[in-house]
Amino acid sequence: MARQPIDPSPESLVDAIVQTSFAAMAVLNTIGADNDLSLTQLRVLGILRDRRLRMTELADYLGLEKSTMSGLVDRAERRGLLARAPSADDGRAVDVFLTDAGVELGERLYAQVAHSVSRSTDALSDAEQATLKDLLSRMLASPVRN
Amino acid sequence: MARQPIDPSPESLVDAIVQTSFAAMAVLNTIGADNDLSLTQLRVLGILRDRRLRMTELADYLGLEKSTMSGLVDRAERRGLLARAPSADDGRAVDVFLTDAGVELGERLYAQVAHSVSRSTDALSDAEQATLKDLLSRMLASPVRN
DNA sequence: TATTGTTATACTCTATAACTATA
DNA sequence: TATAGTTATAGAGTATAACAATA
Repeated sequence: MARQPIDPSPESLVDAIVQTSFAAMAVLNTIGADNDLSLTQLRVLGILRDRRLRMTELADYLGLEKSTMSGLVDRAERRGLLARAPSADDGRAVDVFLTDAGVELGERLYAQVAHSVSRSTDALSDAEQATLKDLLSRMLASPVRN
Repeated sequence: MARQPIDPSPESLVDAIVQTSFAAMAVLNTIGADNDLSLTQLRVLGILRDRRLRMTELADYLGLEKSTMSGLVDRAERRGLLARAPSADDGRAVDVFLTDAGVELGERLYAQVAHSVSRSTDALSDAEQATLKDLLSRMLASPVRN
């Protein structure tokens, strides 16, 4: 596994990416935990931000089993963050979408994440930030596979 | 929460970082799962790669409670990946370190991660990869806080 | 028959609280 | 008293297998 130093000075690009990712996950995790949300629940808010999906589609986004989704959606629904509705075109399918409370919470937490991450990106000039965004975007365009 | 598109074209630098991080976590998760290791267990292999730490220190690295560490170390120890030993200078403390099997597995999985992530970074030229590493390193140097 | 979703079950991960042993 | 670690307990997250309903 990639080096996990206290004083982060990555030895390779791969290490830099992995360390950055763990740092980002730590931020998301903390902000989520402050609101009793797991990383996965937080991500559901991000995914459903501008979409209405079936259970199976949502599971595919997250890379989880459909049975796992049932539990996840149960708990989020119980908290009033999202809702289920029968699909219009398939009697077997169930749509999931955010409630107003879910949208509102997602936006609030996204602002916190942006603020937190900005503290790091502020170490870079505007031009460098633009470069970083471009490089990451191009990486994402050729998806990380296994 | 940050946008979580199927077709990833991040709208902002923050979204690019978050999406990259989820993609990296997906890779780590898959490679871990193929070897019955959680993300956290995988990370332990990375952290102990070149260190011997006390339980509390390891917990601090991971941002977990010490009671959580006991369970994680129990399971990894049972699998022969790491070992415990009483600390030399403090009768209360317990050191944790990788066994040969743990080192070997960590190296093998790291190679897989590097190979997988390379598929994405290969979309960038050598100069761009160097730039990306530099920018991420400088971000990491000013740690992401909450 | 195949697919969508839920339920039952089991295990890991995680935190909180209570405890033991050492400092 | 304070700190290091473990244990007990409870809840969330996850997968596998079996099931009901619909296609």
